[in-house]
Amino acid sequence: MAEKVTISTVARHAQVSRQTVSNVLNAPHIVRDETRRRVEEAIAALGYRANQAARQMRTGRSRLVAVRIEPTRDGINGSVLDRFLHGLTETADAAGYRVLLYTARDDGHEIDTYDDLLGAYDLDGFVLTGTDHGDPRTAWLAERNVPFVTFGRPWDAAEAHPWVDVDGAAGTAQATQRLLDTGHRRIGFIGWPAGSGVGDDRRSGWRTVMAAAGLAGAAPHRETEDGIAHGEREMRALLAADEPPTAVVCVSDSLALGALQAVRAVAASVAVVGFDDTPVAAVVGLTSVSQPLAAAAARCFELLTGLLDGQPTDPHVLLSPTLVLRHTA
Amino acid sequence: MAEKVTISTVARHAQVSRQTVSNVLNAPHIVRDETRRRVEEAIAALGYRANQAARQMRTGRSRLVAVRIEPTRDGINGSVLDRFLHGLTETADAAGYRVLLYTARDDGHEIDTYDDLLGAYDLDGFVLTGTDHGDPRTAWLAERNVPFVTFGRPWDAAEAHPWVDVDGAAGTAQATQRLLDTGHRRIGFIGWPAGSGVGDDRRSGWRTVMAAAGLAGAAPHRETEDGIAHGEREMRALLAADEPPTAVVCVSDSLALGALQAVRAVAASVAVVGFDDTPVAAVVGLTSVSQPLAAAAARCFELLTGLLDGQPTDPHVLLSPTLVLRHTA
DNA sequence: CCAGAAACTTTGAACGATCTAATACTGCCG
DNA sequence: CGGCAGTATTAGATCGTTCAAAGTTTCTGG
Repeated sequence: MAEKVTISTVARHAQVSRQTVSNVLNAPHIVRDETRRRVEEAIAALGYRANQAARQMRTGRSRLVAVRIEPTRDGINGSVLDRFLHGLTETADAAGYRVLLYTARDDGHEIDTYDDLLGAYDLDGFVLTGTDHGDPRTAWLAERNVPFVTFGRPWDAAEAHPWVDVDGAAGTAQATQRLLDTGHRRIGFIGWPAGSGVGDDRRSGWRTVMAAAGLAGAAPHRETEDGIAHGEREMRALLAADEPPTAVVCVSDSLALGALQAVRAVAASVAVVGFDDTPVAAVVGLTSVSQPLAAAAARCFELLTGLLDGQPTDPHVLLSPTLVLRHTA
Repeated sequence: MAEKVTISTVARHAQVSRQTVSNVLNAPHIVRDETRRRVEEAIAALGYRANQAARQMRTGRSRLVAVRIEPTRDGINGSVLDRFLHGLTETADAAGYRVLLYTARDDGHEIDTYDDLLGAYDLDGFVLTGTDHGDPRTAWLAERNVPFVTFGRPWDAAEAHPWVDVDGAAGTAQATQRLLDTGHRRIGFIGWPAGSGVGDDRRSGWRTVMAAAGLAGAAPHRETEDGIAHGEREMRALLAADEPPTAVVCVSDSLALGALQAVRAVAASVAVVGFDDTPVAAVVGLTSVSQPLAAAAARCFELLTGLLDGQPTDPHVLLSPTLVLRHTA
């Protein structure tokens, strides 16, 4: 194996001192042109790479960002976070940062892991996903002045940290409007139990549009846990009503897929719209609201590096989703 | 913010020297019980965490493992790698290692990235996925004595590095046998073009079982690129034959889903089996061969740590997939 | 009670980078 | 031609840990 190339090797090769090489790397403008060129040639010739561990020990910066990876769930919604992760890794790579993964069973365990990661790897920052009311994680991080960005709004007004989110209400509003435009009048909603920030937000978009159209009376809704079976059950309940809806907006693709199964089982003709545009939706032909996940990841990363460099970036970003039309609506 | 806790802080607190604290952490048996207890209490009281950067600089070990994350593809097959990644992260976490992500456009770029990662972060090792014939990456790593494990066999006999793989042939054999057991005789196969290790392996399982049953003459097969549309087209071709198959085994869920669409379009009754047990298969009710991804990830990690510690672990692991029965077969 | 061995603990150097402070080199003006 | 800015470069200390070697205590047996 080749000899290890350190900053001293480069310095000797270019006939300058260590510090000059360091300057070429970190503050090129203070080095004379001719010297800089010579150093750069030596770096290229020797294939030198700055040792991150040594740099980190001195500067306290690791160029490492941590993201939690969730245990595999039903595989439908899991893909949303995975796509976000792909986007984040790509953006970070381009900026010379790396993404470190970690797992956690629950919020408490996650906080322990923060402690571990910060102590051991001197992480530059965290990207959190899936925030909810009274999230203990953001409080812990904020208290310790650890830079972090959340993908998901803080649902309590008190919290004021940088975040990126997708406007769920705008998404369901768009879906509902589309259904109105195509002639539907009785439009239902299958959502999650009240209390989850994301779920309530998405429901509000549908409700607002229906109310604005003067159709608040023709807007039945159901609440249930996520899952295909639950979606099917709630859809059957809606269909059993005196005046069943002719279209239904769902808070997730899982519920929408269940609803679709119920509709097909009774050979009814009801339009269905899902949320998240998961791969399954694409295959089944389910119309769904699509989140710009790659863009969201990129903005998250920008916000985080902004924090690190002390740049005053606009700390709140709300992105608009788009409606992907397929067969079901 | 609290004062930074170093090994010296702990040493002072426990009234011992730095080195003794270090010994408690790295070689507990050489420290007297009473002293060790005192040191451990100090560590707990102060919330000390060994600084990984400093340790790494001295030992050359970073407790970091790198895995490539692919750009999001069709979202169907992508989930396989994602599930593998989840499993790997969990296993690594449990062993005190962390997973670092990176992206790469192609094999050449990936090799550049190795260089970067090794130079900058002193990575302990790599886990590669999706090996193919004449993979340049394994050669590069082997040449430099970088520890690595592949998830996927080396398809060229010459290569001899540790690997973990799932027995694709056994999976398709199992699927084919099941179809034979349920009375099918004409069983087709839709696969990828010959030349890909994984694809050829999966096809061989089907072919072997058909030949053993004396049905080699009743085994039509087609070759095509992956994708739902391709699957549909090839299935239509099979159905158009004089004696169309009554069942078909597919090399992937994408192709199987396409095949399923073709079958339903002409209202035929043909059993379909996919491969990978993706979330879409579960939703659609597609019978599919399921890879034990979490187990595969765990074995990969074990092999890698075995390499790092110089333990002689059996370097080749072939896991058996299982057939998940649903509606389509 | 002491020598000698064994067990345990301490000290100083090193890993590879950056920071601080000191030194060498310019060019310009009186 | 000397001196003074101002810039470019160098030397030495430092981050937190582990390694190597030296030092100290404890134990055992005569």
